[in-house]
Amino acid sequence: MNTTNTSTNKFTQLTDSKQKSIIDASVYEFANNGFKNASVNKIVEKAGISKGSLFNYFKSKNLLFDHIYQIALREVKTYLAKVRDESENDNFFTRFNKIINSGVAFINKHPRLARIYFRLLNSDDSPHGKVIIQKLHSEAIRYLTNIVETGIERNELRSELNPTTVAFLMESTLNRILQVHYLEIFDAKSDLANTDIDWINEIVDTLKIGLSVELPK
Amino acid sequence: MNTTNTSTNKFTQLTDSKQKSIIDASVYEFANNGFKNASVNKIVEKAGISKGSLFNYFKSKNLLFDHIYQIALREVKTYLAKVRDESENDNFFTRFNKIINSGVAFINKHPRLARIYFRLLNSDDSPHGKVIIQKLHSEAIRYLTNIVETGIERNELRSELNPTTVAFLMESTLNRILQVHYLEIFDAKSDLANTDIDWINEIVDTLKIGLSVELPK
DNA sequence: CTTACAAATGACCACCTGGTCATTATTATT
DNA sequence: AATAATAATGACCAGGTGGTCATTTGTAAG
Repeated sequence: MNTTNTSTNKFTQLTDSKQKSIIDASVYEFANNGFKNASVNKIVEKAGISKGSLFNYFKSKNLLFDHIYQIALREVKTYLAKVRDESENDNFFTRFNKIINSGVAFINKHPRLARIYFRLLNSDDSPHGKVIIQKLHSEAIRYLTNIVETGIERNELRSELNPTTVAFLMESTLNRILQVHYLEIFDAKSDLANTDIDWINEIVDTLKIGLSVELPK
Repeated sequence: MNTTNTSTNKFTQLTDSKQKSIIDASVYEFANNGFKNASVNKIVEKAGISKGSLFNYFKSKNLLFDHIYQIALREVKTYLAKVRDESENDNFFTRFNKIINSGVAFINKHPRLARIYFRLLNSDDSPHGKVIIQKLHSEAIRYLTNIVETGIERNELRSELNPTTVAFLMESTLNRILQVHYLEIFDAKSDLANTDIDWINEIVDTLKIGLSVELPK
């Protein structure tokens, strides 16, 4: 049985506490340094194991990183699915609001995973970085498009809107808000925007009513 | 005289062609690898000079990088100022459209500088990366806020809008469109959005009219 | 207590890094 | 042509990298 050995099966047979210490050390190092600049030596030191052991559990630094971001992905998806389901009966704009705030909450709870994600976004120094990001982007658009379509069906959004375009706008905004929040956490706070609830409300409201003046008849 | 020697004054006294070969090699290496993973050895090899010379022109890798991104910043600002001034008599939405297309054109003309910028955005492996990005962000918001205020004065935008909020929305959207375009150039094309003119028009239009249905009286 | 097996170890490897500086080559001045 | 001043060079350095593997340690069975 179990002939389809993953490259990490030796790792998964370790005690939970040992797994946790390795994962924690890896997340810490990858978050602070990105993929290439992360040091395997420092990871094993922090995790309290020998280098030989780590390379016994994961054949390479690449595969270790794969394991880490798979964990991060699973966590993100859980969050998104939860807010989608819990807000199913809210109207479109409330839903969007909750999604944004859920993202903010995720960053608060898992700042290091967020850091790995934001590094992944543009640094391009990780093994499958581009592929991961593209998949994430597609999924986000699909997720939001679905919510837009529901909004149109419920007559909360203009029926002539292109759901994909709206999803793109939502994703752009969401991304930027989360990025600002991420920077607020990891640096001295940004000089401009803060991610309090009023600010988020205002952004969503502006998207809702649009920019143009009402054309006089 | 000239007691305020910058750290690069030795460099600026070189012949133009030598400066160019060094800059080209540096831009190439930094664009492909980010700051930390860029190799000084490869830069001098590509530029056709010795390592000792490079460290004679720039005291450190840090200062070399500073010089490179200063060039990039200057280039970007020129582009932005140009489109602002040339579109001064257009209405707000045409202007925004032109700004986006100008950004797309910039990436087409200077793909490697764009690459350095996008790496800077999240990778955090460069000497003053965070500071640079914050300054860029503030300038962008100021630039766009100014355009929004003009739009309100000309009665093209709702007067009750918060210019900063609108600028934030614009910047989010602009950033994402440019990022998608950047990915299209450097990878196989993205599976979703393309940055053709119709697509950009649609996004701006959606921002213009807003998402909400007209409320029945 | 002994044997057999598996798990953990860390010294070691080849390679690369940013940076230095004594030496050499080039140019300018007399 | 001789000298002085400046510019260019690349061997060299200490330190770090991901990855390996002979050896030691721990565990369980006979």
